[in-house]
Amino acid sequence: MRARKVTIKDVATQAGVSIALVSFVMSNKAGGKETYKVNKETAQRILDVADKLNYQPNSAARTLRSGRSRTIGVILSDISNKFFADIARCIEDRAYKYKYTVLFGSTDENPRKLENLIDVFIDKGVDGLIVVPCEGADAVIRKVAQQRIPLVLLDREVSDIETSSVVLNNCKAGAQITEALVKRGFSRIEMVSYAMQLSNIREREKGYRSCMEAFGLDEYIRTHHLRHDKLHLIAEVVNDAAQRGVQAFLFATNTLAINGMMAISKGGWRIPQDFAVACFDSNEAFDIYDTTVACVRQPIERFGVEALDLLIKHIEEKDILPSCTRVVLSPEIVESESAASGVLPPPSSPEARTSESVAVFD
Amino acid sequence: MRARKVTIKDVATQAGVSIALVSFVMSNKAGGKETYKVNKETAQRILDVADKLNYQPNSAARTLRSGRSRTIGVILSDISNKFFADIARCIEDRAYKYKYTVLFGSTDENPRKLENLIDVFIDKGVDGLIVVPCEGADAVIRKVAQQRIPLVLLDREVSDIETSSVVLNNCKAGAQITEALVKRGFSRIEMVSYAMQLSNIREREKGYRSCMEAFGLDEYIRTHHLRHDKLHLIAEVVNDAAQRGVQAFLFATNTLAINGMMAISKGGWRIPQDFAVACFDSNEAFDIYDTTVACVRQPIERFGVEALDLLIKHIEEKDILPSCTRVVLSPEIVESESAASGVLPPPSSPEARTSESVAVFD
DNA sequence: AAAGGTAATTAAATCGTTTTAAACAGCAAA
DNA sequence: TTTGCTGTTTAAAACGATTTAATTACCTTT
Repeated sequence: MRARKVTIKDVATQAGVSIALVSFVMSNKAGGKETYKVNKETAQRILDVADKLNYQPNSAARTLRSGRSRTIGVILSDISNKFFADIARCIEDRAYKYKYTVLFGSTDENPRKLENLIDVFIDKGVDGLIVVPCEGADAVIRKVAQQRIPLVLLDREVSDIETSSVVLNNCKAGAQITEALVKRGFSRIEMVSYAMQLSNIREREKGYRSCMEAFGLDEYIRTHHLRHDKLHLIAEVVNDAAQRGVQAFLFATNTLAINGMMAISKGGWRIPQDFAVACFDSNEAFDIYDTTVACVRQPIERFGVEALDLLIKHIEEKDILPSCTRVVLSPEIVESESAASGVLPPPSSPEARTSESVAVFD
Repeated sequence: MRARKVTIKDVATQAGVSIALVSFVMSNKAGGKETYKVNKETAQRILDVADKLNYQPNSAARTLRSGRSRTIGVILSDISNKFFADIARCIEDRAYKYKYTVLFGSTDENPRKLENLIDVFIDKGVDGLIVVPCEGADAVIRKVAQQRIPLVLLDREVSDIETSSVVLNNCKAGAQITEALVKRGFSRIEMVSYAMQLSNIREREKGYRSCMEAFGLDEYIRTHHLRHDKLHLIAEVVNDAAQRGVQAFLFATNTLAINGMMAISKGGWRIPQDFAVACFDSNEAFDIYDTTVACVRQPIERFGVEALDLLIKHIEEKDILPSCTRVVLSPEIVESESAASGVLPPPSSPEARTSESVAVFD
């Protein structure tokens, strides 16, 4: 027998005041600032009663009247991809601190799915959106921006649109990771990337190229462009490169790296003996064996934190200025070489969370 | 300049009917069944107008009045863990088909966080919950069950509570994976597990033990219990076992396996030359090298599908029977041995999604 | 005593739906 | 002509909060 939900009216009656007063007190409690003037004692009495009855304001009613839902939508490529899942987790945690709830959606890099998700989320009344735009999503993003719905782009940017965004300095990252390979003595370095018009990918390639040029290695510059739905063709790329005497591979994404390394392994070559490998983001896999892989470490936590903070700012300042902020995060170059030390690193991913990182029982 | 949202009233006026009629038509369209009798022509006219004005019912209002939000809450250990992320993704996709939206939350195996999330979600008005219960969550789960809130437990069960649940046949899985090792000729097989009262873990151990007994290997039965916040101690377990001449390790979870394999690697041993390894769920890492690892493959997609379908059923039948269903999924034993074939497997995880699996650009 | 001011409180409108009960029109049966 | 029925349609009451404008009570000041 389910107990009827206690409403603001119950609290008002119990405390012997009007519902308006209860509303004032409750929202003041949340906001913190004393906007309404309520007698200290009365306020306390109301709080006590609310507490005793375990009163929880009905959020549908609150949303309906106030037009705010304290819910945001986060749309990314695929929540089951480690990189995005980690970001999602950071956003979730941080949103919770601000008492916001998060809706997640995955686009699979499909602009139609993206549009659909945006519609559904706006429909659900989200106060704002954090979006990882995919190729071909420019028009959709533009539409959202025009509707003045608070929006923050993540990981990638869309040209000619005034929006806030949080991205890595991908060009710098590309240059630095290439430099790391050069400094290790390699010159025949080739990049494996996607044939896609995504800002982050394009920038990474640009960085690679500029670094190679800076070291006078122009003749070795070569970028392989795979179609993302033809990922298995990576084996050909690897074999071909091997025949040309390539020394090192720079993979544009972690997924490419994993698949590339599988191809290398299947071809009978070894890392790092036969090829050096560099890529973006680390991976558990690199730590299992004595695999020296140079990685660009993206500050995952800051991605989440900055994006969320920016979005909240936009939501709260909605009526006033439509100013846009662009946050560019700095990459860090790391070499994963597990067997080097006798001590195990902390259990979880290197992008450790705010608190202690603890294993979950999968 | 944001266009004012079009309401049911606008549609009614435009179509020259009452708002009630519009409401009838709109909800009929969704439900499919003709519950209300509305003149065919009138209905069509209303639909046309609604379409022309691009009318979207306000979900807060709808929720407030009807008490249903078409939103469900999914609470798992950690959305950034591959296993749970994959399940989350399946649930998301399937929920979308039923026009439900999903709220996700992570407990980090902390019962207090779990309770908190449940409160927040119920507060947000979810129609039901899918929960991966953690240790010490029995009381909280019981509370939810008593409140008659539609609930489905996932991956693990809680004793003495009448709830629907979807779990793997962990005992059978434990036995079969052990058998796979035995059949490969190993007898000195030890299990590495957690010191936790979680049904899935306990069952896996039970399976291991029963299989060892069945093959008359009682004398070698040994299960190591790690505290989950002391995961680094796994190195000692491995070293100790090595000295005793252990031939194979059975890790109770994927995370344990990854950490265990790192420890093995750091100790200077090789897999499978020095130790055979078996565990639950595959991992990209296993495919990069010629690492023969026996895995229990959990039918991730079915976890998601079954749980969601069950929950929806409960939500829709809420008023009637409080019947509970227990879905027990069968495990499958697979050996990942990448170098065996010259062809690359599909890019994504082996638990391929419904549609084609496509890479995302991380 | 009247006027003005401030602090505290409240009545009532509103948000956009769903849902109940009533009303209406048209027609067949009595 | 009245009654009853069927098929359509509608008025109006929720749902549970927020928010505006008004009211009350109690001091000060003139």
